[in-house]
Amino acid sequence: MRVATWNINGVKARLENLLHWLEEETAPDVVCLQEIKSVDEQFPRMEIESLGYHVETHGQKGFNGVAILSKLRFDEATRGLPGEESDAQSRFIEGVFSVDGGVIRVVSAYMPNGNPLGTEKFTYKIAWMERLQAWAEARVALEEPLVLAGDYNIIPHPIDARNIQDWLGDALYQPQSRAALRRLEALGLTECVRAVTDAAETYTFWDYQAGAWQKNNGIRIDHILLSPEAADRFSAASIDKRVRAWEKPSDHVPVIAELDFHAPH
DNA sequence: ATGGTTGCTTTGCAA
Repeated sequence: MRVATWNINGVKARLENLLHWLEEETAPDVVCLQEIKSVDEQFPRMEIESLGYHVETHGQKGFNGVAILSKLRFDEATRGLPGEESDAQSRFIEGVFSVDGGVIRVVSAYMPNGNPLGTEKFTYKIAWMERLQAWAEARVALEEPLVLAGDYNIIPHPIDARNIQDWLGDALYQPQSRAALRRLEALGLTECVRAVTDAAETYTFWDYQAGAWQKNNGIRIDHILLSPEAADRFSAASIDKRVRAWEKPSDHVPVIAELDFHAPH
């Protein structure tokens, strides 16, 4: 099973791009999308279903919004991160799929950006990550395969930015933000890309502004974390930076993990 | 060099 996460930055603006990517021979079995910027009713469901994907969305008007596309049929789909009933932002959807030997859970999450510092946006970012931690603790306790994929809006280490000095005052690189990711990993979750390489310049985001792509001024903020039961079946990870050079690209590119799970017979 | 670009809710906001 190939699982990908991709912040699409507007699914309606990016539909041609997305369909072309899904039509490739290497297209993933499960695709976690973030920033669909669409209500569920306007999500281009039929175009994607016609390529053999099942579709579950958790959108909202104008911004945020997440979705999971899957060649496997959903056993369940759950919307929203528990722990704060008043939170109206659509940032979390969990799908459950039957595979050989049991089930696998896959989450598409769009973690808050948190900028600028010193505002309620940063407070919300940290509080959201604390809610995610509580959720993840309960899920890890199930001892099931779990894929926690998304735009974390966190730069883990200095090597994950071309110019880390540029990010010292940014919410994506604050000690509290980095600690939130470290605490998830401390539960026993494996971060796929760093599990297979310590190479630099493994970026997943290049700003539209100031020629960031042309200068390779990128950062690595999109991640796939695996529970131990999923990590046992993990064989490879990659970043598909080709799509950043396509016409009308998202500012993010897909991260992909290979897992040795198969549809039940 | 406090700029630059993109998508949506548009003449502002979020990223």
